[in-house]
Amino acid sequence: MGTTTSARRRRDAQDTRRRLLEAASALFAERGYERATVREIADRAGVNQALLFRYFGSKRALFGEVVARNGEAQVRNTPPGELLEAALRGLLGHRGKEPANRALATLLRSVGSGDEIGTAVRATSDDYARVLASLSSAENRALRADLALSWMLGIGMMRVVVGKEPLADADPDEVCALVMVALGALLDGLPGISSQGSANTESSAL
Amino acid sequence: MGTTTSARRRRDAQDTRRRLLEAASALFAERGYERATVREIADRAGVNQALLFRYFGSKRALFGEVVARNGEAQVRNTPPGELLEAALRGLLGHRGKEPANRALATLLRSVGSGDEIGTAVRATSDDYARVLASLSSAENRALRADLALSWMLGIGMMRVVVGKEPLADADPDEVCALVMVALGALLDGLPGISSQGSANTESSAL
DNA sequence: ATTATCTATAGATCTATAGATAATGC
DNA sequence: ATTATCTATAGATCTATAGATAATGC
Repeated sequence: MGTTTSARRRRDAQDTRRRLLEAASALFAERGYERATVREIADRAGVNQALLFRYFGSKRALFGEVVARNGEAQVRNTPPGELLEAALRGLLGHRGKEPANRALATLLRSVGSGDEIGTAVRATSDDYARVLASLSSAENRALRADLALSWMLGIGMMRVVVGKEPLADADPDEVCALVMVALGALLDGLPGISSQGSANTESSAL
Repeated sequence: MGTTTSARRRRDAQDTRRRLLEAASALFAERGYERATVREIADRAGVNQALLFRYFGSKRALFGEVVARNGEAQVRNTPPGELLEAALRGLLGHRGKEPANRALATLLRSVGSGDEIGTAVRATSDDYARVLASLSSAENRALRADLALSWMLGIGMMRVVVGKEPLADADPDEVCALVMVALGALLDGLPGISSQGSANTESSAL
């Protein structure tokens, strides 16, 4: 099954490679490195499992390529000031649907997989943190950026992976507002904080 | 090996059960649910692997007992206002050494392990969030508590699991100060914010 | 003829169980 | 005699490889 009705595609090494990358990207984001098996990936790509090894050598190497691709995507295409909110919204996204932001979702679900892939995972977080650090002029801005990024990941983890209520079903706008206000104490350069300010009124007073 | 030189302990089902629980607690915190094998756990407990199944039925059931035990421990013994900082410091802890806070470390490293143990993992986060929610009087305090807890976990994840620099080697005091100040916008009832205020001076102004 | 694709399988884990062995308590 | 402990192994995965098969390009 899997090849049951499919009109057999024309042989094309390039295309097969790309299909494998795309399928791997989706599955690593959904299940993380360890729980996404090479056989599942190959099945979703519609190709034989042995080809994965022919074209990428190992599961680990495939993961490396996927992460490198995804990491750059969102970081390059988003202005620094909006990156944090974009990442958060990408992670919060359409609850239930697949996450818009594969780079962070993959990171999120693969951290548990040990040093084997630690390097690849660190690469993604470095991509993000480097940009976020530019949002502060404090001397410890690199640390501040790490903390902000940590929060995004923690929220994604609790919401999507753990499914903690009420966070899991909370309105993305509400979450976003609360987080951005709190982050104002950590980073400057976040747009629209004082101009929005809707969540502030009933909370900061006792 | 393992039983090589050990003075053979007196037979004691109760004690064996307790040793297994302790070994499991440590290993689940170190490696997470999936990567801690029953054989490792039994070895560390100094007992045969089959006994784990005799006394707990399954790896999953053992995990459930461990999580239930650990969850209550810190939450019960810490005043609500100090819980957040205690959890954070427990997680930051003595870098390199085993984390002081097994409940959160276990949660952290086991989230990736799928729905199989989602319930047990959710239980821990519920324990913490329930207490944290009492620190706010806002109508959405449950959500605020979830967000604060998310941050703790995200920080633990980036620092301990991912090993992201500079966070990984940052001074716990510095991290704590930054986080607590930012959380002031989210929760009241956090002690010592305005009285400490050492990290605030050079940062909040541009 | 070349090379993309598939078949078959080795080899390494890991959880779990059935049944044998041996230390305890009466 | 009871029951805590251990031996041996079934059975299910999963990654990776060697070598057979078959579609393409000249």
